[in-house]
Amino acid sequence: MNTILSNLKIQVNEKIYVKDPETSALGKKIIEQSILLIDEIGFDNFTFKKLGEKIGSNESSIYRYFENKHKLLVYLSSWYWSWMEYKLVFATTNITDPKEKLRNAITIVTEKVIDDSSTEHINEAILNKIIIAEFTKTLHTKEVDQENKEGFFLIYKRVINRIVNIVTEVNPSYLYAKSLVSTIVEGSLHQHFLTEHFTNITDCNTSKSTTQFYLHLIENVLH
Amino acid sequence: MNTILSNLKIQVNEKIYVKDPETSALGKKIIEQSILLIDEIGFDNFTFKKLGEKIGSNESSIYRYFENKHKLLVYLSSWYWSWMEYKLVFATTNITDPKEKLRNAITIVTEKVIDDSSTEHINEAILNKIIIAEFTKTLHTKEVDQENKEGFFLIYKRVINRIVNIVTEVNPSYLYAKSLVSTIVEGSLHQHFLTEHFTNITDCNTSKSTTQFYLHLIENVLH
DNA sequence: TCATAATCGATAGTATTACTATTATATTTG
DNA sequence: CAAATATAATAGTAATACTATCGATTATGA
Repeated sequence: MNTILSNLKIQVNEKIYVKDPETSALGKKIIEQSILLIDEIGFDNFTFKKLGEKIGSNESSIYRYFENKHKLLVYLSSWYWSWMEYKLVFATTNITDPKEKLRNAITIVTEKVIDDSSTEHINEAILNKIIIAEFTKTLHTKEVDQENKEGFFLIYKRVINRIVNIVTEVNPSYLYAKSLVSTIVEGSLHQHFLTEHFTNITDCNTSKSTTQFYLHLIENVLH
Repeated sequence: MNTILSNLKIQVNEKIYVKDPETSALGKKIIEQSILLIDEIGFDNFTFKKLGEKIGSNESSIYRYFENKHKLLVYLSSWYWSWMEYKLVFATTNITDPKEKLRNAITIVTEKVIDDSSTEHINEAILNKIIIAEFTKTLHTKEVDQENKEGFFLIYKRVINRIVNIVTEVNPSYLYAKSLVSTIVEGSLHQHFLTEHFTNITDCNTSKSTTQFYLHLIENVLH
């Protein structure tokens, strides 16, 4: 997996950035260090000025790559879901049994990311932590409809609909395939969050357990 | 229900506010109009200055009630979940059949709020819209553990655990009662959000349908 | 009823944020 | 080597998120 992914460039909608960060050393540094800084101080406290200080560069230089910090978070999220899509495709191709395919898909998407060295400048485990903590903020804005129209969330929606197709294979008569999958994808992030901060309202205490919960759930819902 | 609720004061943790907004006309105006303004322009664009202008009062006066806009949102959320708890208790007391009790509980908590005139200065339908759009922001901060310790989210957790108890009544051997309920409560807000902005990844198109999805889900998960 | 406490509105001020614009320098590329 | 491009540094603006002070009004209770 690693070797294959290292040859693949994760595709992100061009409208999200001003200049593609993958095309320069500074751009990659922005991505690499923004992930670390957002994890460290949280997205709300994160500013381009602080990031500039961290990477020994200037605030204004970062603005040449991203309009604002919201767009940077959208970029990181897109990258994450694009990466997730690759993992999903790998885990499900050439598997004939729909049930096994679905189990693999659910596992990929609900598991906590431990580590992955597929990309030089991106720490996927920490990016996963950011997605757990901050992803909803990319959606919950007043501009969501406009940004959705511009395709900012295309990959996220594609990931969900890929799994929806597998659900439909397993049980074509099930009426709520989309809601089920969107609930699982979003819900598993939430369960990871609860495991970290609200242990009193979750049964999941390791990453495996979140996956087990959803595997058990989907098994029962689809018979 | 209305008549009974109008005599009950919704209890909110004292640490959330500087001065209890229920104790003065200005305080109630702050609550009433902040709900309308947050719905109108979104929480991110909401400021105390704008609220002051809207209610013909001064920024500094609002700071005498709430330390900052985050605390105000936590207050509105607490109020919402407290109100939800009352509705929950009403819908489940004196019902002997655990399954029926559970169906009622799930319905209460997943239904879109149409309208409720139980409180003079709070429009519950609009507050429900705010919860759908902004509630996750109260949790996803760097201060969440501290605020959780101080009891800011107690009512929310209590609502979930009330439903957990009913789930356990229905099926004592089910291993993931807490995760199931927290997934449903959080997930139904998310489904309402998707219904509004991402119709492509949800099957729910009316409030009733979100409830039906979860009623169907819980039926199957618990046998 | 008078004193005093609490409340509120108005004003001013500070630090930070979220940018934009300009320019000089360094680097790349053709 | 020239031209284009990228970057760093600096300056500046408007808005945000507050804090502090002060006088005017209103409420309370002795």
